[in-house]
Amino acid sequence: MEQRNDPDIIPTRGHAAKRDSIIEAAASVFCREGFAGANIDLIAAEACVSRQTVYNHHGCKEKLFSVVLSELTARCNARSFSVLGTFPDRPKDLEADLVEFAVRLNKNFLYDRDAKFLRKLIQSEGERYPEIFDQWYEEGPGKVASALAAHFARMAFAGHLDIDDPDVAAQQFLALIGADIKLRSLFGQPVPDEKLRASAKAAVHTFLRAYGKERVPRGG
Amino acid sequence: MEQRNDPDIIPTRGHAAKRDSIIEAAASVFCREGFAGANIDLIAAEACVSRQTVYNHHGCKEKLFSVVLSELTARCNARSFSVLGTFPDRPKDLEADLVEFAVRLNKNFLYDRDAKFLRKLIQSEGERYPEIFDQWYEEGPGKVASALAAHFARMAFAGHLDIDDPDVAAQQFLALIGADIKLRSLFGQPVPDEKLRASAKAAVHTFLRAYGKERVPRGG
Amino acid sequence: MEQRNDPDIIPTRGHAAKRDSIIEAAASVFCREGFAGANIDLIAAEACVSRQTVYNHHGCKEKLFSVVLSELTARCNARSFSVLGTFPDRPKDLEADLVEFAVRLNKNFLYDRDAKFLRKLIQSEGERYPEIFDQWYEEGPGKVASALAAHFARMAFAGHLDIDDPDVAAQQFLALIGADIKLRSLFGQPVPDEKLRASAKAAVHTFLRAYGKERVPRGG
Amino acid sequence: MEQRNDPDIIPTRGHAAKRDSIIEAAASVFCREGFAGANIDLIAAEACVSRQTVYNHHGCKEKLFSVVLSELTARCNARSFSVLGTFPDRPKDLEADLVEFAVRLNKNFLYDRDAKFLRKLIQSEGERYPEIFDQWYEEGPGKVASALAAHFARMAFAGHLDIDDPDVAAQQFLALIGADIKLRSLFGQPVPDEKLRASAKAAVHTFLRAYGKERVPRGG
DNA sequence: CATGAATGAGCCTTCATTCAT
DNA sequence: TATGAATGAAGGCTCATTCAT
Repeated sequence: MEQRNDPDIIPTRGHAAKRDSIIEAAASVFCREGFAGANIDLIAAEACVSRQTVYNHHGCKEKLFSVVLSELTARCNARSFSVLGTFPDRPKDLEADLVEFAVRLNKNFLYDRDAKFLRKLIQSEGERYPEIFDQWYEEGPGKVASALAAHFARMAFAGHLDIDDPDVAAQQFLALIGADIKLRSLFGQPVPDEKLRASAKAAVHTFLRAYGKERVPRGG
Repeated sequence: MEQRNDPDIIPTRGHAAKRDSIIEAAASVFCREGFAGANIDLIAAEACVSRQTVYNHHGCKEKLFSVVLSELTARCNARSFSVLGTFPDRPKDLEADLVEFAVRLNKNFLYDRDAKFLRKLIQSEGERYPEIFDQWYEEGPGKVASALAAHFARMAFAGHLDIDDPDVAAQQFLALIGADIKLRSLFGQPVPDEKLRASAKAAVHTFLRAYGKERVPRGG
Repeated sequence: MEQRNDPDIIPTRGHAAKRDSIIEAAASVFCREGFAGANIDLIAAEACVSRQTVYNHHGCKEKLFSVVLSELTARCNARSFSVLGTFPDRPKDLEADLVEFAVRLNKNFLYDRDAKFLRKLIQSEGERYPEIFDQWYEEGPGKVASALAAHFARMAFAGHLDIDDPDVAAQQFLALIGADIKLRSLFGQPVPDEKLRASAKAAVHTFLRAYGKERVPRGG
Repeated sequence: MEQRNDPDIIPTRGHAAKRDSIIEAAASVFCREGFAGANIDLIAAEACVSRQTVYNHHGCKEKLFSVVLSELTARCNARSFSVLGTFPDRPKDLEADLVEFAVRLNKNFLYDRDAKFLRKLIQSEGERYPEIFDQWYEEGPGKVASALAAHFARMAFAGHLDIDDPDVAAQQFLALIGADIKLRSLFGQPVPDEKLRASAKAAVHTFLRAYGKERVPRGG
């Protein structure tokens, strides 16, 4: 009805757009309502397409759900690794640079809507889809941790840090920068920027008191 | 346990027992399936009572759900605080005592079925019941953190630790001992005892490197 | 439990009392909610007895319903006929006496709670219980009409009225005194006393204009 | 009325047709079973549509019920007033013309299935929906009575009748022509044509004996 | 692809009725 | 008799899914 002359291209473009808007809408609805509570009609309405179109694209509710998971996972991992790429391997001011890095990680964690959706979905439906959880963990948090460990190992080797077990250090770094903010973010309370930065500062400070070459003085 | 001679009490006991078994079953089912996915008939069956009895006791699904939340919250808080009471205020061997304390906290976190249910419920339905989330946070994790901060403050005052901000220290302590294990426990993978202890050791070690009066030597 | 010494009498008295209060309550509930909408538990509660007692007394909902109908029918008919007995067979002032009689009939019609219940029940469930309707009509309105016709016939014979067909006259008399008030009473709006008397006056006046020996002057 | 050539309208027609058949079926079922006893599935079946379609059109049982009431009210009032329009304002033979008019009114009253449904619904559920009753009364019986009073007033003014209070006369006219037949029609017994005409004759005769300019001789 | 409808299943809730205590 | 529970059957409503237009 809308396209009259190039059925090969225009519909494809509309097709992809609809596909995306369906996934977007589905992510939002699944996230808000859970798998059982989600309603295909609502997803269709939120995606501004007809119910039929949802079915044409994704076949059934379960398939739609896994597509949503895959899509979100892919996007989130991409973003996480792009943040990881900014690790200060050759720091000018170690503490300051680590704080900035921590802030970037936290922002990515807190502000990425997809990531939030994904965590909620994994948490609420994880037991129903164990494979998905495994995949998510291994390709997401798992890889992030070990990539971070690699960075720390290199810094230890370069003499910037005093680290025994880089894997443990990486885990603890991630834990410290998330202390106090992850929990409340899980629920949806917005974490203000200053709090986020303060948290990062405190975390890096403690981290460096524990792993720095020499003791950072109190009060950072 | 099974009195047979006081008919005036038996019905009450049966009543209370049913009430409890319903709540238990409901917790389990809500937790597995989420609110929308939970099925009253299934809850009844799992509680070994009739559907009617569920309704007689709790009126409707929503009420049942909130009773479950309250009940679990109460139980979990009680347990958390009983663990908190074992904080080593006058440590013989500071590191060893803190490790034991951390192990107790982690065990309570990981092994308490109620706590697990509660976390899942809060996560999956938190947005639908904001008040419940607030109550849970304030009376649970919130209080735990500040009670722990009080203990740390006292230790700092007594000269055992070098702490600036006890609240931050408490948050970080909790974050460190949970690093690496909370995530996978959320999904349900059992965390073996040794891993749990190792995790606690690493956490306390790092904590003391950062907050101890003098630097703990590497390799603890 | 309550009676200890005369199980033969006290319980019987209680028995009959309960029976009555059940019927009363059932009438009220059936009337308010209709047969399908009525709830045995509600009836029991309104009768201040246990559900079991209702069943002990009446067996099942349908039986209870017919008992209620019979009981109400009996009571109402008794009252109707006692009013009919006051027909002014030997009137001093024909018009005034007929007005008083009409007022008595209307009061009985409007103020008798049982009669009201009964009409509503018959109307709402009449099709489900045709026999009951027939019985009610024949023993109630039917008999009233023909008894009234007999009175009118006697008056015509005695020269007080000019009547062709006493049955028709009786029907019309009843119709006239009910004009304007029956409809609104069906719904429950209270009809004030003055209106009721005014209605009776107008009805009798018209009736006598039509059936009196000589024409009553306008404006009565 | 029945277009066959505009496919853009056909769905609408199907839609409206379904809507109507649902209302028809619902009227019938509500009337037979009362609100509580009515079963949406039965309504759907009787309307030859699916249960879903009922819900799509009307949302819920209560809404459906009130749509039915409105619809029936509208139709019945229309018919009543079209009958009222046939009042013999300039009668050739007053008695005969009034009898014909009374017959038309009675037929409308007795034979209009919608009117019957409506009366039963109002009676059985009136207390649950007082507004609906009021609306029905004011727009239906109330208006009919006062419109009829207007006609009588005009006839009195024109010297055809000897009437004091046209409102009372109208009420009484309606009561007289309904004497004897309304009650049994409420239950569903068919009133044969001859009885209906006889009733009208007797009513008009009595009415004219009471309100005619000069006394009609006995025996009509 | 959108729309409206149909189908069938499922769930929440209520209820009549029966049992055991 | 009162109480609490159990059973089984509905009935209202929603939903995933499929068809026809």
